[in-house]
Amino acid sequence: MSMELENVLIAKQVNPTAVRLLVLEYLLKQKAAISLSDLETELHRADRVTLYRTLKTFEEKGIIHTIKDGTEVTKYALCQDECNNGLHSDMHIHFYCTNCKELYCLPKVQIPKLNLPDDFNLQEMSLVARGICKNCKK
Amino acid sequence: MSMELENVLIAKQVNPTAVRLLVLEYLLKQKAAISLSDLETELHRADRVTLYRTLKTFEEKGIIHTIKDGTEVTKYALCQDECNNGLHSDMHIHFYCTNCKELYCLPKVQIPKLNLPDDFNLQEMSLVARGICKNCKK
DNA sequence: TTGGTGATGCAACTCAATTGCATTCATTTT
DNA sequence: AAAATGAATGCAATTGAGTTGCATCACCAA
Repeated sequence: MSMELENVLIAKQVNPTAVRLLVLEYLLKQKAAISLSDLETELHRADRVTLYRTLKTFEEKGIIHTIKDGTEVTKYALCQDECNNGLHSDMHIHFYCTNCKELYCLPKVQIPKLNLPDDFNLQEMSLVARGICKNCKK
Repeated sequence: MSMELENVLIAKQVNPTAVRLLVLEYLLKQKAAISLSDLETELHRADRVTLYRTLKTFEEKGIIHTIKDGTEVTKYALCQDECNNGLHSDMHIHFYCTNCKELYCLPKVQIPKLNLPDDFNLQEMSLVARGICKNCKK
């Protein structure tokens, strides 16, 4: 429960409670995006609804972003630094591995510019690629 | 209930029942993708489950494709000609209008090639753009 | 007519997401 | 220190989409 973690929350104007610190700590450890159920399994001492609301709060404050990857469940992952108060700039792509069922953020792969018809006003994009991830490919 | 419609189903090896013809007819009229609820509202004389299974069948036979647009509900739209028996080639993008909440297929806008790390094996992609559609922009 | 297969309808269930409300906790005010 | 306030948490219950099981119905073939 380092001072570091607390400061991350405080910087985003989120009250650093015990549960929230645990959730943040867990998020930092992940290589892939997580679901509410993942969180519930890990932090079984906290109520599902509390964890749900924690994720909601984190998202509103720009700490995490949500990803609908085409499966039934919503995934969550830490934002890059540029995100603030729900103004997410997660124009990067997400990669869903059909083998291990994990969803990875690939922040280095920008979504290419689209040739949209002039009469469409683009605000944001979400690109989910599906295939086999590097770990499963080995 | 034209012969045309029947032939579309027969060509895709789908038994042209009354409900299926109505569903196909409805799909052909749409400019945007539809949800099961939309269908239910339109064809209230058919059971929800029947409509659900009709959409499933259509998808398996390559008549329509499903789109997860980031909202809670699955959307359905007619395939281009190239789709067959669930082998969909819908690499085009979808545009979700945040104003009218409609989801449009933009078959002419191909998804650009991505610069994925070598160790990821790409199988398919889904790109949903969000913004204001041409009708709402006026 | 009978038998069989596929299509349809009804009921019920699953599961993630969400809301309401009561309780607890922390911090401030008196 | 006690009371008050607001936020955070926990528990119960609800919603809504998607899905499955099973019985019935429609249609075609023998």
